[in-house]
Amino acid sequence: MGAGTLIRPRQQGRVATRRKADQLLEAAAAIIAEKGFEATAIRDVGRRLEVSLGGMYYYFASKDDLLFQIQFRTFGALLAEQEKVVERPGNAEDRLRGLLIGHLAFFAAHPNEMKICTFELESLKEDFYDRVLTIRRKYYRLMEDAIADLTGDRDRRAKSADRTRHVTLFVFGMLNWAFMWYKSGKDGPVEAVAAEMMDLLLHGARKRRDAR
Amino acid sequence: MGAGTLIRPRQQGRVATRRKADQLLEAAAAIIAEKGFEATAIRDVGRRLEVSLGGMYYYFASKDDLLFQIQFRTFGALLAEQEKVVERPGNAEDRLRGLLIGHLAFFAAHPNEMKICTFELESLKEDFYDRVLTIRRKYYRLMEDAIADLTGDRDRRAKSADRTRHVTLFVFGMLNWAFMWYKSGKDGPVEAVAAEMMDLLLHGARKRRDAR
DNA sequence: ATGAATTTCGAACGCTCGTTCGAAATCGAC
DNA sequence: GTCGATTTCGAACGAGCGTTCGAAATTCAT
Repeated sequence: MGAGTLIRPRQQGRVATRRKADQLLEAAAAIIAEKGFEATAIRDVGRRLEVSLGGMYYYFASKDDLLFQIQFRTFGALLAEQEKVVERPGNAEDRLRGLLIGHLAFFAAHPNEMKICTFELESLKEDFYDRVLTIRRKYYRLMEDAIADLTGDRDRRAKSADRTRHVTLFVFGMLNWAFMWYKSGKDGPVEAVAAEMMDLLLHGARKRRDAR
Repeated sequence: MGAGTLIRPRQQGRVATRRKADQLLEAAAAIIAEKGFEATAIRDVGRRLEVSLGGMYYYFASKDDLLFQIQFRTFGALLAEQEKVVERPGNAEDRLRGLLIGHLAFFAAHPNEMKICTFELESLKEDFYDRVLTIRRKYYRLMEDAIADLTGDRDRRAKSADRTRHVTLFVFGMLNWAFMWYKSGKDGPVEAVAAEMMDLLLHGARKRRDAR
């Protein structure tokens, strides 16, 4: 009501239009990742793909909507990929290793979008914030379950639940901090980094006698 | 030159003035931590302590200067405290444990300022950015040395240097991610969290047989 | 080719922001 | 109490922002 026949052209509309919206979303992610959400002007996003300021409002309902689309789609895609990972056959160690690799690989493939998910979560307005948080919580549980299987604290009661929670948050810390330093040239493939992380979780950080 | 007799009243000036500047810095940190640097208006910072907008510019040269002061002083204080920690007698394990506790304790004591150091580092202009980065690098080395002593890779050459670097970055990830979840009521004292972190670094995350 | 739906544009509005500046008020030493 | 230095204020400026809107241009099925 009030907005007339305004529709969200992201879901319906011509294929070419949806494609252009995707391009705009990608360009926006690059600029927001570099300068921050508040410091980013919709004008500048449009300019990068030669879309006028007014034209931007055909693709996005508002600046907040733009930020929401980036975070919702990005985290949704990450969750979907990782849900496939945990369904693969293997033991607890294999599952967790797969999640670590999957997270870092997604990170390396979409650095701008993931940086935004980390930095600009709290820039989302109430409604948008809640919808993104729902996905994030699902993803958290995915990781926590895999870690609980590894540590042997699968039952969610008693003291072990707090321990598992903290270990999970430690793991997320390691993973999400990667955007501060990870460069594929300098640090090798994500599989190698994930292996080091897994090694830490299995045996600690001290140098061990056995070479395997 | 050009600004006449304008001086930075933070270093010199009356004691009461320095105190007020400190209060303003603290109030600014609270607002910036909540809404982000770009979204924070100098007007609002002044309003919280009943200082007019024009008055704010007696205490700070610019909005960028305000952000710099917060980060420079905060990280400088953290570095100073931690340098005292590593000078205490004890073995490698004791030193690293002390650093973990020290970092988390400082974090718990100055959550707003530390959140800003994490989120708004890249909001600093070139000159300010470099000065803050210098401190951060010193602090990084402090942590890396302690970790290298623990893992036994003290020599800075060969393959082990990369491994130590990654472990150090993992530790910083765990530590700096804490602002996303740590609540002293829910998660216990920082010493307990640091102990769990230390346990992970020493033995990994799997449940062990020996209870100590 | 025609007409309806989709897409694009450009100008304008209202608002908020950082910064400047000169005068007024306050303070501290003598 | 006087005087100079320090501190505070209020108004104003100019720039940039998100958003709106109606008209023009384009596209596509028929």
